Amino acid sequence: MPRVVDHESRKNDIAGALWRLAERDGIAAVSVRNVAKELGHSPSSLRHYFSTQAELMEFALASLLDSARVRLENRVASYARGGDDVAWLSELFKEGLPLDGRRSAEVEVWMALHRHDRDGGVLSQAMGREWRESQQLCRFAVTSLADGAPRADVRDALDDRLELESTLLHTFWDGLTLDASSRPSVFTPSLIDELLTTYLCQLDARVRNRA
Amino acid sequence: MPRVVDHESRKNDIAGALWRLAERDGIAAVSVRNVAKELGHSPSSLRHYFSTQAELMEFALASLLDSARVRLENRVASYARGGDDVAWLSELFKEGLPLDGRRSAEVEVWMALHRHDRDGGVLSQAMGREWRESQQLCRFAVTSLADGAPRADVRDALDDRLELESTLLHTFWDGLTLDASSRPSVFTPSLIDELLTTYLCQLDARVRNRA
DNA sequence: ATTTATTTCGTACAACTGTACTAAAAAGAG
DNA sequence: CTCTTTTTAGTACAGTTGTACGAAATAAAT
Repeated sequence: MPRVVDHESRKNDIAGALWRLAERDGIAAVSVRNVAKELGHSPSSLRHYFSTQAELMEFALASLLDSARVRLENRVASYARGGDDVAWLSELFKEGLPLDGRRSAEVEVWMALHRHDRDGGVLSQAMGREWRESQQLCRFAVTSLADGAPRADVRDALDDRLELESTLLHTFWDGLTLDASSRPSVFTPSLIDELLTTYLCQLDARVRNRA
Repeated sequence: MPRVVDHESRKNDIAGALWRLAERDGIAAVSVRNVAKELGHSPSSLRHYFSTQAELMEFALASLLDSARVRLENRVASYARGGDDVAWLSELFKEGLPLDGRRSAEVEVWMALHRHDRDGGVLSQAMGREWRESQQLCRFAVTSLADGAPRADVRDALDDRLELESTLLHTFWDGLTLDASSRPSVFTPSLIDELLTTYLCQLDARVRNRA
């Protein structure tokens, strides 16, 4: 038998090199050749694990969205009833905002992907799933404020009033992500915190104790 | 003297061909050669009016932002005191949303430009100006609801409370633009109208008669 | 009609891109 | 050590891109 390498971990190495490159030189610099150079290998060796560039991008995108989802889910799992919900939710939503180099790169990719969202391909499906999961997170937040604890059925749409509030929050969150990414000089961490906290307080005032 | 052509109108023709191409084939298809083909001329003739691709893009972007600004300003100029402010403002903000082919192309470009926002170049400055003008529009809306008529000094920041409300509205508007552009199947015109109207009503309830 | 400056075009070059094909290197099994 | 299969590397091709250069076409002025 010949030399055998762990395909899965090798693919992860390649995806890691891709995102390192994207973070340093911008997404426009992501080409098969540049990723190979970043990894220190020849372009042909990449082709042994990803036969086409689209396959590479799909895998790398999936791993990016996965890591972001895991971060968010871990935070959600640590929810404790009875605390300051507005402050806690503020930290939760900040987890998805571009507040350091790594998350800035994530958001840059997220924004770039939005443009390809209409082609119906694998990338489009992944973005659709991302949107639905974010919507569930917003339902989690809205029901937490409304009931004092999150509901378990956030996978399905809520009643009209709370579902609308969830979509409003989601839209606001997307806008905050966009502005924080593209205008960091205006949207400082303290302004981001102020905006997020204010919105959640106003939302809390609208929905609390009316379930 | 040789044949003379109006340079300014020729440049506008070229910019028009560029946006026609971007709307039909996507921004990625915008290259010097493709714009020339769209116009029916040779690539070299473009170079006679724009010596570099960056010059072409800067001019085309400026003309795009100008036309959008004119549309918005015309609407603002037609404001009449005493009507249904929420409904009127809703139509105003919808003017900037991707509700037809042309505005969808505009928003697609607007989103693409956000990624280059950190390079400090001419494009970055144009986007900075765009953000400031949008912020003024949000101050216009907030003061209209608060006072029953827009204030004249929207060029400067308002007091803390209303400035924060303006930035919140701006952020929400940006998010709505993003989502409407990238998820048209979810963000139908009727949902967009519902979200916008709801947000403006909530804003109205917060700021009205408290100036 | 000739001159002349402006506007267009054709060609060409160097740098990229994704991908295909073939040869070399590497390492476990016999 | 030898074989064999996986993994890497090298080379090459066709396509794209921005840009440069020089020659043709054009139309107004004389």
